[in-house]
Amino acid sequence: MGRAPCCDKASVKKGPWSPEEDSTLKEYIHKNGTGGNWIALPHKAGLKRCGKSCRLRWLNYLRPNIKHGDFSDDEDRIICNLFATIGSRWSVIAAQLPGRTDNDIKNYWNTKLKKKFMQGLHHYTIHINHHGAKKMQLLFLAASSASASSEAASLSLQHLSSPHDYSHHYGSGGSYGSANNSSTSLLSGAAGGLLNGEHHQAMSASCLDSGGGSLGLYFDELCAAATTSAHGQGLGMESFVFGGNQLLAAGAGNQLDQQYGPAGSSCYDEEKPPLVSLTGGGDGAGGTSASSSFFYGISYSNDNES
DNA sequence: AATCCCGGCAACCGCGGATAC
DNA sequence: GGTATCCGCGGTTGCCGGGAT
Repeated sequence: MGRAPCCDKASVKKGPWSPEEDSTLKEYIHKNGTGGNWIALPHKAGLKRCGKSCRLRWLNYLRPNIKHGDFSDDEDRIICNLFATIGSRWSVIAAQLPGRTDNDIKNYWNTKLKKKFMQGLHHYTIHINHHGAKKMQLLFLAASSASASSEAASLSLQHLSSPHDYSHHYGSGGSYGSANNSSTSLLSGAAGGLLNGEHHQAMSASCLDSGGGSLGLYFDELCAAATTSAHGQGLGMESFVFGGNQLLAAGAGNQLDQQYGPAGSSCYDEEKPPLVSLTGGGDGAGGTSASSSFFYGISYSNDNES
């Protein structure tokens, strides 16, 4: 049979924690640790709380080195980067921000950062016919923090040498429709849909700092996503250039059958020429003090569905 | 001054994977 | 191997305080 019941839900206290409860929990964990069993902890500590509640309180508020208060610009950028790359994986994002909790980041995103992020959001589409069989729609979303939105809006797309029969159609603005209330699904879908091999696939790239910031940090994630996409759709490599920073957006043929390349290999090593590039326009980017962030997604659909 | 509205945040809920029995 | 529970996560709710009316 299974384990003993978690807790008697009728007798546990709910709602905000009192200072007394906080100190009791803190003191107990300080002396005894969590013991690896949150369910038993409140009883041992003399708290009329559910174990889950104790765990939450400890992790989000009481444990040492928790950072509360305003998020820095760097933290903002990291959150945007990761959100664009992996979606609402708050625990993963929190792991990159020492002292911040997933709950904190989630709340911060939902109440403040999302608005900031969406404020400079722009929409670009590209339809790419690949060997006449597939139509690829590229949703390019340029989001910027602070004042960089106008510069992002002026992004242009350039078609570089293409060995394939690709045709491109692109525009801006328009049918973003539900973005205001569905940014989460849109953005996380961009990362997750592709990885799941869904028919409508999407690809996301982490934000790129126009000032030449740390571009490589999350590219492994991106390459994994892109590689899966390429495997499913038989695409070649694509390359995108943002304000002088080149981003390899899809895996090469020899990487199509692996989600992550073997140790030592990376998609940066790809030698094939880029098929498509997106080039930052406007004032030339790099000189701005505001950090521009970009997000794009790619979705695919069969011609007979459109 | 009273009421309403809204934003921020702490806490709860429910789900899925992991694990113990 | 099957079942019950634990654990951690993400989504959602509800309370509270401050600003607007």
